[in-house]
Order: sequence, then structure tokens, then C-alpha cells
Amino acid sequence: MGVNVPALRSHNAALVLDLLRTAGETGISRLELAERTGLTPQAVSKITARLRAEGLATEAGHRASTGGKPRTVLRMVPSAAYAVGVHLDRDELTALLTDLAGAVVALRRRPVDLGAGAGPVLDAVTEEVRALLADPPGSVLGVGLAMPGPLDHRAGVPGRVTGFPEWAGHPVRDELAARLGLPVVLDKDTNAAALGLALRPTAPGSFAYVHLGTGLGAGLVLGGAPLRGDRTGAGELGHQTVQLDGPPCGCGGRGCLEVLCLAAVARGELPEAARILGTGAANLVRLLDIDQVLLGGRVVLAAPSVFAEGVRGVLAGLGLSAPVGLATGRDAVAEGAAWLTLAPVFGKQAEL
Amino acid sequence: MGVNVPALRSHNAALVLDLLRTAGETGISRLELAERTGLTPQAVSKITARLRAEGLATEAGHRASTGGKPRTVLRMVPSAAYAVGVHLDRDELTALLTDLAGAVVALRRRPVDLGAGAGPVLDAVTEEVRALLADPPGSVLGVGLAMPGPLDHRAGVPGRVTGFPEWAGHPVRDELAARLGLPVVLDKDTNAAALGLALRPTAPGSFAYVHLGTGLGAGLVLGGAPLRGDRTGAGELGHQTVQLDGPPCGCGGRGCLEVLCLAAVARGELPEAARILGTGAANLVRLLDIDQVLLGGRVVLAAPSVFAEGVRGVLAGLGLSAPVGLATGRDAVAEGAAWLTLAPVFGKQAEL
DNA sequence: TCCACTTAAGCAACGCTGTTGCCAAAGTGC
DNA sequence: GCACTTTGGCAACAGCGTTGCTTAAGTGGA
Repeated sequence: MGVNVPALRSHNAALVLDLLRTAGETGISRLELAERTGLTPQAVSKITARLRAEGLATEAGHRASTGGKPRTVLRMVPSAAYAVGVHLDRDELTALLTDLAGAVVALRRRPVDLGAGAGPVLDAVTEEVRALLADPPGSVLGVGLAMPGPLDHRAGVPGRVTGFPEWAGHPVRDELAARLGLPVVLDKDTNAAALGLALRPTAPGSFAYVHLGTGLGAGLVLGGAPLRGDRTGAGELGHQTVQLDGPPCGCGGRGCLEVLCLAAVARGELPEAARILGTGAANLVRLLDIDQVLLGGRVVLAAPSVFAEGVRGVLAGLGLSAPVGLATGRDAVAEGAAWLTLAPVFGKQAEL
Repeated sequence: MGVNVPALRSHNAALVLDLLRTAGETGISRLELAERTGLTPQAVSKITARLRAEGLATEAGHRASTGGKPRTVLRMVPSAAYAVGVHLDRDELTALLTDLAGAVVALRRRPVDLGAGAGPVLDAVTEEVRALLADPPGSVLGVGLAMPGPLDHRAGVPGRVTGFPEWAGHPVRDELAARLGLPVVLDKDTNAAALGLALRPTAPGSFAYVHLGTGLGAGLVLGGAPLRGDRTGAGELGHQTVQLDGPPCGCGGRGCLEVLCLAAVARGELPEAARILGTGAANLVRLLDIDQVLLGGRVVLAAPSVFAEGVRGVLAGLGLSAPVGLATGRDAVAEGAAWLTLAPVFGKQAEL
């Protein structure tokens, strides 16, 4: 909790590297970095010199002069390091390799059955990750693994995944780390997706990633940081009561959003499902004062405009101005999983 | 955003001072401070020497020896500084003076009518604060002012307070600061109360303060920090939809928690009101993975056990283990308001 | 073409941070 | 009484960002 001088140094270095990252291909000059960080230009020069010496940054041309020496443009070097992201879903495994900028370099997919138990499934994960790393791309930071909740991201252990009791308590993170010889970070699928979305250069400060697939969940990003909660339980949108004394749910409650929404989907009433989802989204927007809602998950992606329009309609009807968007696509969770290991490089989510 | 050496110094000093504060009367030794902060004992010695020189800390006895030189106990000096907290409610004004530890030193109360307009009401606030400070207690850090929402805590300006349109946009913070010659911080009543509760030494990391008075709102504390949102809108619990297509609400929605809950109160059905409130609280606990629910507000305090038991029952029925408590009492908001100016001294809520 | 001017960025000296190594102070217990 | 343990201050130190100055590299008017 206390900060000493080396900690200060690495904090500022991470801050500068993050600005280089978000500047992307465009790059950014030393003086802009100084303005954005509040540090003096001289300090930025020192920090960027170290980053260049480590191969993390490079000079890339000049800006137009404004009457004096033109600013030198600096850029991050994405190939300086790589990370693996794994999305372990109930029936499918997606593993991908990204560079330091989060761009997908390679991808592998195969069907799996979570019900087959931890041993065989982790065998499959190990195989796919080894295959990705067979052609060694350079320094690999680690592996991010995203699974359906509930789980404990600090211990790296799944909880009672609905329908897959044998996973509960299995030391997934440590076992995979031992097999691969790489650091592994475990998190909930929705949290991983939200993290990946949160670190896009254009991301708003606070938003919710609402995922409608085999279940209904959300990843919450508040003030730039994902909210996990002490028990990795945050984002349990599916079991919000939106119908007092409504139909019972397996969770013990009644009128849960997930039950109502998925029932509408099952009936084929997608606009009604979108309206129910919109009510849940509106509750989020109002309770947390967030800037944006991003929809994702298989059910949404099967009829994106129906859901986007439906949710948008509910928010507009309540006078809420938060825009509604769609999350990138099929691999949002796996890409976010890679960010679980990339993020610390940029000083994000220090405490996992 | 960047951190330089003086910033590091003040950060560590605030950190140490906060540990002294939470240690309270008991005090804490230099070595414990070193363990808790991660700093070396020598660094802690230097920092505490400065704090003692500034009069913020003092030595207070010794611990029992464990085989060597006994540890010297350090304590914060609460009388080193004071702060004013003002709770401006729809019909009542509470102003109090606290010391650096947040203990109430003096209190004044009078009826007001928010509808009388900003001018006369701010006159009354000015009078009461001046009266509190008539017998000057020492260094006064500033004034925290808590009002019903909506408002903009960054600009220090109320929004459209329901039923009191003339307050909208009035520069309350700046005007009061000019009148009193002291820094003023404005925040929503529920946020102030939550802040005060969050800074108690025994507070859990994440909790919700649920306030049921003339309206229904919540103050959310996540990971030790109050959540306000960019528009100070976070905590709008009252307009969470918990009854799809339920009775209409003035907000444009249907089945809002506030409408249902207050209707039950109006019918005299307090257990039913508690059950509805409990449903809202359960939604909070699940969505945000919080550790505790604290109930407050006039309606709750009029029948505390009914509401506490009712909410507790709903949570227990859903298998949620978060304990339900009652917020201290009538002046929770005013005491929290004082913390709006005290908190920065301890490195809390840097960004207001 | 020249030259004054502006802006960018590195070099060197500096102040200040927390750290390290050492030692005095103040207890315990054989 | 003495060996031992633990606390906490003193002094020297490495390393951070800052300050003052210099050099590099442009623009634009005479």
C-alpha cells in the first residue's frame, strides 16, 4: 500500500506505456505525454528512453513543425511481448495469441464438454496453448483463462458452475500454470470481455457489458476498472428480481431477469426478450450512472439489431441517454482473457 | 496522473495518518505501521516524525515488551483540525462540527423549507455554520454540504430537486464558499452518509447504505471508495424496476422500487414494505457482490427492527450471507458530510 | 540568403524520497 | 550482572523527478 521510489518509477513507466498504447498507430510525442501525465518533459524523456532501451517503444517520424523543432512521434512496439487468451465455454474452447497491443495473432478453436471434468478439459487447453506457442513469437507474458462463473479469481478456482459440480474447487489456475510453465490468471467470462472492452482506446469510463448466451450476466466497468467484488460475484445480472413474486428460478428467487428473458427467447418472442433485457440494462444505467451499454453473447449476436433496438427503446423511454452498442463479436471473451495478463503491464487492475 | 516525489511523500504521509486514525484510542506502533504500509521502519520513523512536528500525531505510552525494547505507541491528535458537516434536508437543517477523528463536537438544528429558495436557505446555513465556528476550535478544514439529489458534485450545483425547481443550477457550493471563506464540498445526502460509514474503522470494503425517507436511495461503497458516477447519479435505487409493467412512476418508468415500497408504507404494511426493500437490497448484493447492507432514513428508523428483520429475511431466503445492519442514527448524513472535507486528509476520494 | 525567433529534447547539477548499515536505548531472562 | 532481543534514530546512499542551461531543428521576415 505504501509507495517507495522504485514503485513510483514503475508506476510512471506503466502510465507512459499505456498512453503509447492508446495512441496506437498514430503515436504520441514526448510533450503530449508530459501534458497528459503531469510530469515534466524531461522526466518523460528519461522514461521513454528507458522504454526504448527495453524495446517497448520506438521513435516513428515527426509531426509537422509549429514554428520550431518538430515533435518526435513515439510508438509502442506491439511485438515486444505476447499473451495468450483462452475462453473455456460450456461446449467450446477458444485459444488465441495476441501481441502487446491486444491484436490477435493466431487463433485455435475446438469443441469441448465441460462436463467431461477438469482433467480432460485442461488437457485440451494445454494442447491448444502449446500449439499456439509452437512457433515461438517472442516473450510470452502469460495466459488468461475465462470461464463461466461463479468462481474465485483471487484463488484461481471455479465455484459451483451450474451443471458441472466436479469443477468446484479444482485448482484450475495453479494446475494450468504448472503444466504450461507460464503465469495463469483466471476470471469470469463476462469480466474478461468487459476488461477487453474497457481497455480499448475509445472506451467510456463506465459501462456494462451485458451478455446473453446460455445464461445472462454482465461485466461492470466503473471508472475504467472492472468491478469484480470480493467473491468475484459482481455482475450477477441474471438473478436480479424484476418481477416481484414472478416465476420461480433455480436460484431460489422469483422473477429473475434471466428466467424471464430466456423464456421469451424460447418462445421466439425476441422483441419481448429485448424489452426485458432493456429493463435490466436500464436498472444498471440508473443504479451505477454508467455511460454506455454493450450487448454481446450468442443470443444477442443471432439477432443483433432486434436486441440493440429493443434495449435502446427501453432506455429512451425512460429518458436515459446512455448509448447502446454491440460488443465486437464471437471472440470478445477470449480477447478479453488475453488482457488479463496484458493489463498489468499498463498499470491496470493492479489487484487481482 | 503521473506521480512525482512530493506526491509520493504526501501519499505515504496520508496513508500513515489514516492508519493512525483507524487505530483510534488504541494507537499503533511504528513497526506495525511499517508492516501495514510495506514501507521500511526507518521510512515510517521519518514520516511519523513529520506528523508529530505538524501536531497531527503524538506518542502515547508503550506496548508490553516481547523480549526487547517495547514498542512506542503513536496516536493521531483529533484536535489538530476540525470540519463542518451540513445536512440540508427538505424540511430540516442540521449543522455540526467534528474533530479530525470525525467525532461530533457541536451540533445545531433548525427547521427550513427548501421550497423557500436558495437565497433564504443559504442564509440559514451561513448563520448556523457561523454560530458553530463562533467559538473558534482551531484549524477548520472546510464545510461538507449534503443535499437530496440529483446534483453535480463536481460542479457543486444541484440539479432538478424534485419539487424544488428553483434550486436547479444554482451555484450552491461556490456561493457558500464565498460567504464563509472556507472550502465547500457538495454531495448527495446518501453519498455523504455512505462516505461517513465507509470511513469507520470497522467498515467492510463494499457495502450499500439504503436510505428510506421521503424518497428511496442508496449510497454505494465499492472497495472502500464511494461510487458516484460521472453525473453523481449512482445509487438511484428508488427507480429500479422490480415489477415489470407495474404501477407507473413519476420518473416515466413502471414498477419502480420507490413507488411500491412507499405505497406499502402509506398503507401501513411495514413488513410488506420491508420485503420489497429487501428485494431491492438483494438485487444490490447480487449485482455488486457487496459485504453488507446498512439501512437508514426516517421511515426505517421509525420501525428499525421491522425493516432489518424483513430485509434480512429476503436475503436469507435467497441464500445471501451479507449481514444487514442499521446506520447509526439521525445525524448519519450530517456526520458523513463532515467527512467530505476530512477524507482528503487521509488520502481518500482524491478525485471529487 | 541570412538571421532572429520558436519549439523540442538532452545534459548536468540538485533536492528530496525511501533504503541500508550501524549503533544507542530499553527491555527480558538465565 | 550479563547475554540477548527488539526498537528506533543517525548518517551515508542510490535513484526518482525537477531545474537551469545548451544543442538541435524547424519557421518566417528582411
